[in-house]
Amino acid sequence: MEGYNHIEIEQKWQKYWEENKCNEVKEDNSFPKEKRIYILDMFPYPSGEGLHVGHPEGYTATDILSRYYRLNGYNVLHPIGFDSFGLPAENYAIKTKIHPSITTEKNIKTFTRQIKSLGFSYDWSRSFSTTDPDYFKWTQWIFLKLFEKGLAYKSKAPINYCPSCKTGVANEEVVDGKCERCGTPVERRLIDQWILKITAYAERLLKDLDLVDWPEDIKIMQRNWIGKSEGATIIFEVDGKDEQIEVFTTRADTLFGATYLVLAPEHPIVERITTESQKSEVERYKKETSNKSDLERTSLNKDKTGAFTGAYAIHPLNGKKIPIYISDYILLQYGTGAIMAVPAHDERDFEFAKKFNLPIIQVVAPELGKEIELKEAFTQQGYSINSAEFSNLTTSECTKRIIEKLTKIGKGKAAVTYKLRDWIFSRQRYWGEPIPIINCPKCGHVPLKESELPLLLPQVESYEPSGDGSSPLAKVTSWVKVKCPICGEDAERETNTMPNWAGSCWYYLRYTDPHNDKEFASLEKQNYWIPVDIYVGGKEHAVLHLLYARFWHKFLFDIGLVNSAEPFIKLRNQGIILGEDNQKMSKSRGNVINPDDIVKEYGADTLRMYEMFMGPLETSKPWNKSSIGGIRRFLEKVYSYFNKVSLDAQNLPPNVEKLFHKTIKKVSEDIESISAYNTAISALMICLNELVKLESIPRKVAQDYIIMLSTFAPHLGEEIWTKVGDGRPIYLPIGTRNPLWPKYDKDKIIDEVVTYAIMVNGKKRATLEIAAGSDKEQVAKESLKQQNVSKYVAEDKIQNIIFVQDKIINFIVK
RNA sequence: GCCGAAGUGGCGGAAUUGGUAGACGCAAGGGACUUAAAAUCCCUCGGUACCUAGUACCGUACCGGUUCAAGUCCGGUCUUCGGCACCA
Repeated sequence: MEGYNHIEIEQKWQKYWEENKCNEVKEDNSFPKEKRIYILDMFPYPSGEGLHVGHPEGYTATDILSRYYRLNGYNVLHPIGFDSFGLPAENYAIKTKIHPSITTEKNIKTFTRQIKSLGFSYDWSRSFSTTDPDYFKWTQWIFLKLFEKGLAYKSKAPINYCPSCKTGVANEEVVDGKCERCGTPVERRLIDQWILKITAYAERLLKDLDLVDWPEDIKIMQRNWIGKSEGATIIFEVDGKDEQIEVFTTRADTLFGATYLVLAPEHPIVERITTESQKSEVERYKKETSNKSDLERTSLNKDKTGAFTGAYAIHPLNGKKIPIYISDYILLQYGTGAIMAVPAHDERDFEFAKKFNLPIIQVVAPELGKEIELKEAFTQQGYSINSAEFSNLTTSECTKRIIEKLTKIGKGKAAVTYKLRDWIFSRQRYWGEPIPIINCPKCGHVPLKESELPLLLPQVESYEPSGDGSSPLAKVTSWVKVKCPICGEDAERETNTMPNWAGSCWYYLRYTDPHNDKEFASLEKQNYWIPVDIYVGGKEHAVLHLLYARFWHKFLFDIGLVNSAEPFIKLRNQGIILGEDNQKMSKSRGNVINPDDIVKEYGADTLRMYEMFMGPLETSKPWNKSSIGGIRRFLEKVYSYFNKVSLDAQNLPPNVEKLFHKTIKKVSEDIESISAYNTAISALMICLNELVKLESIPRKVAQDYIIMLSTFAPHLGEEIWTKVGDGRPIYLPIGTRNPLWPKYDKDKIIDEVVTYAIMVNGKKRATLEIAAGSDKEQVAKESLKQQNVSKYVAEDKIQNIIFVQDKIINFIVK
């Protein structure tokens, strides 16, 4: 056994594990509930570039965890698959005319080979892709359930339209007013869209965040995204018309300061109330706004813009007439698309009032009864003034009373609104799940029968979306033209497809029962595994994917098809691996590291271990070529040491034995933390550095060490195990081996001798080795014997001695 | 602008959450082995100063505070990264 030949070793063990189905898992009821664990990675999009070194970071972390739990006697579900609908394949198809399914299949093959080359213990028998008809049949089926329950509806909504992609993009996919994919500023357009009513779940999506163990910053991001605000809706009659305007406000207490109303320019009532003389001005402004992208609407905002409709509203409490304006700082999608403007107490309203010379009435004072001069809006809480019988109340009391009054007279009520918007679910794209609906002129939207699923994509000539915003599918008349299943008349298939978030909304459920052709997953199998215990992936999915998946899960829960309120109990984020130049890896920067090269040159075990050694899982850290060499040297040292060491010793020397037990404790705890893998490896290194000084160690010690190492470096672990082990490989099918993970002995990690830091006035002057548990007097006495201590401490000048058992003694002297 | 996270040697990072700052690894320098190189092994390695076996002072972005004791807690400032953005 000479030299560490990683290529030979890694191929040998990967083959063994695969042939012996070591990673396949069954729903074995001999495992009690608490001994079952579901550990999941966010599945990859199989891009044409192949695996990135960022992928194995999270995958290695979950693989270590999975192996750790198996070695501790758990039944572990650890699956992988592919999120394979998506734009790159479609864009590539547009360019080359090659069908996306061909490139996707090729990419999946590459990804599979690369992932397998890293020795991850995935149960490949459960693998699938979101583009598999057997899978997306059920994605379509869940959509039909949403439709059936009224949570999927079609509406002409103001949507973002990307003139470059020639397709609609959801608000959630617009970054800085630009298309997330191509960077083109988006425009607003009205298109018929399928929309999912995620807002119906807003409150539960918010509240149930308390049930999960997720990083606090991710929870905060989701909370902000949902953006609950409590307030009131108030009804204003339009003067001289039979029309009402409902506004939403969080500050009902400022009602007497409302000096005008502002509507979103797109608000449907605008047309009905605008006076003849103001028509052209309003039309001009509406046009100006509609041509603005969100970017312009939100960033070119030094000056408030708007137009007067000519109409007036009646203040519900004092009966005064106040003018009605439109302005683009009011968004139709938020609240009621209309506000009462209180310039004295809202910054935006203040600016607008200044610009349009509108009255400003102060109705909140910082101190009881004391009006102040307003140089800017006073937005804090205080005491009401100038508010008729509601004056001289605290903001919260005033809010309460005004809402009560409005409720009584039928002009308003307490209300809650959310920033969260409904999810625009249709895409004018080819490479997505077809929406299984037939549009009949007579019968409306008619769902396909379950027996007609999956609805497959038709072959097309060209993948380009048509410029009018409709899907490439619209051109395939033979596919589009169908008879209505209800009335038998001519009808058309829906030609929009689903967004690629759809497939990732429920894939974790499918892994529990991936080959089921009767249900999307049986309740029995789900109950065995769901919810996911540990979910690891990047922070970029903080809001979109994680919120959508929670939404679908809650929906399926409500209709009795899953049994947990939340899909993912514990979430952990992995950081980004940066290039050697400390910049994000990208083709254009030329700083991309290809995992294949590292596997070839150093081996999968080295790559896995290096990525774990770089730092805590969640931080971003730069790649460093020469640091990999250090890990490789460590593994070589392990290899050569265990090949030559004698296993005849009865015991370890006491100090090494203590270190060994401490190592077991440290490695176990660090793995369970799903973060500190770097210090676990460091502990293994420290331990090895002591072991190599010994020519002979007990066989059990060698075994325990190799078991721990094997979670990080499974191939090398198995290889050395053939020498030090019990004649059978470490990783065999679950249930066929007793738990091998070592236990440490609590009594053996206690230090008999401890080192004190001796301080004088808080400055360390010396150290002292002394028996653990020595009392204050003893330690003080021994400390003062040291020259460098007595030098600073005259015994009669000691004012105080701070003593921390087994750690520190601090003499406070004059 | 708002929200969130983070700033520790030449580099990645460690520090039992208020108790010896710099574990472990990389890089660098010196030495051993060798005809030589690679590999391996040993030593040094935050800064400054000196009487250089040692000791003192400084040092965790910056300024201040609390404490016997601060990388860790508090207040302020700066910088970087991520997210959001006229949200009523």
